[in-house]
Amino acid sequence: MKSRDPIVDDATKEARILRAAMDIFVEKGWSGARTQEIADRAGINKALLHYYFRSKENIYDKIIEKVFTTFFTALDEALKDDKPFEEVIRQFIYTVVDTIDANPNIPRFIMHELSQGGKNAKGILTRVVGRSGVSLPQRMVMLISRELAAERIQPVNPPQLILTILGSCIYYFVTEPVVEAILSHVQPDTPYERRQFIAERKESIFNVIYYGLKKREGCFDE
Amino acid sequence: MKSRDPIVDDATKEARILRAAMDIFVEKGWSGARTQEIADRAGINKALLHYYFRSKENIYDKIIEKVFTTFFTALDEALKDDKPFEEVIRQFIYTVVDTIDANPNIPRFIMHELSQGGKNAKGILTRVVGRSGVSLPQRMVMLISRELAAERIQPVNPPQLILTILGSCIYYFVTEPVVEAILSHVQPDTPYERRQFIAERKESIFNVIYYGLKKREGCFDE
DNA sequence: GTCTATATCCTGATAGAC
DNA sequence: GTCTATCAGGATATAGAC
Repeated sequence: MKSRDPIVDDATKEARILRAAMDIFVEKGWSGARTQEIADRAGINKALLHYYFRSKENIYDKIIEKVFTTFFTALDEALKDDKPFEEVIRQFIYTVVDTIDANPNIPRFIMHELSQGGKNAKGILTRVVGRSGVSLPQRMVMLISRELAAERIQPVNPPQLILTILGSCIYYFVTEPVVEAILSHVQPDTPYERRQFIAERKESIFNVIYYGLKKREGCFDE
Repeated sequence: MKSRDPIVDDATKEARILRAAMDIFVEKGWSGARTQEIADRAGINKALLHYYFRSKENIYDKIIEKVFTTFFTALDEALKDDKPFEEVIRQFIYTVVDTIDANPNIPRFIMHELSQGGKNAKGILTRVVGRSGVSLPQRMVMLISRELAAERIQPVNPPQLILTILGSCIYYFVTEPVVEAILSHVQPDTPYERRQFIAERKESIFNVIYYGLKKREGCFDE
């Protein structure tokens, strides 16, 4: 698969360019992306690309904001109504996994972007995060703190817990190609079924994080 | 910091080039790295670089193998002697975090590399993994399976557990710059102390994964 | 082995016709 | 608004002197 078919079903050419740029940037990063390829995929030529957006960097910034917003608004939904804590955790895990499953290039893009100092990505991200009044991380910390205060969960530093959950959910997708390779090497008998593995992934993360690994002998509270 | 000082303390120029290339590639990825910068950092010129290695790609492949080997041999050490399972898990978590803390660019490089199809990285990696008789993932799966068979831990699919642990350990370092930014935004009162946060990170991951989040009321087995 | 100088190609951006 | 043609800079790689 050299280069995919051009985009034809978008309303304006501007939108076509943005969508094409999304694909290319997210897949290859800033320095790997070629404006020529973006133009090809958008079904126009480079000149028009410079007519709408002045430079490659301008498009890139728009893409960054778009990607970040997509990701955080999806997570935002998961924490809206007032559910019991166990459900919040479960919902959070499921939403993160499902969102990334639907757009598997997003976390790679974000990681790749942030790692290398990430041009102005850091600024854009913090702006997006802090946008809607009380930010997503802030609300998450508050929810955890409330459970801690009520002594309904084990002592834990909220940011640490959030990082543990996010890492558990996201890591798999970032390294999926090699995970699959190693898996089929370790368990050659059981073929790798992606859909099933991801479904199992969500349950597994929740169980490990909520109930832990250690056997609960003599416990009657579950 | 534009470009760091050249390397002068290596034995051969070939080694100098490789070390410089390691830095640059790991920091900027394949398409972001410039042979000029590698040469500068190695304290030689581009022509010599092509004299030792025929092309940019040849150097890159050598770096990939070096990075993967470094990472996996470090993990290998952690699982050598026969410890109780709780100690294996703890040791594994601590080793992963410490190894990455010492070489923070490695996971970014690996992720970035694997994500974009990763040229021939996938092949190199699987070769490195399957090298030493019984591979690291294989041994880890065996250890977990043994505990499951003895019913000493909760039911869990070993690969899923490994992914959860790895993600918990690695994710933070990949997104560290922005984690710090968000943290200081969420908790402006408590300043971010990196060393302390990483130490706490290891303990927190172990506690959550081994004991879980949910309070163990009426349990006397710990 | 090591360098300077140069070839060759590629990329982002622009000029200008329509 | 959209295109073709082209520029100017930068990248990898090579030639050839020492």
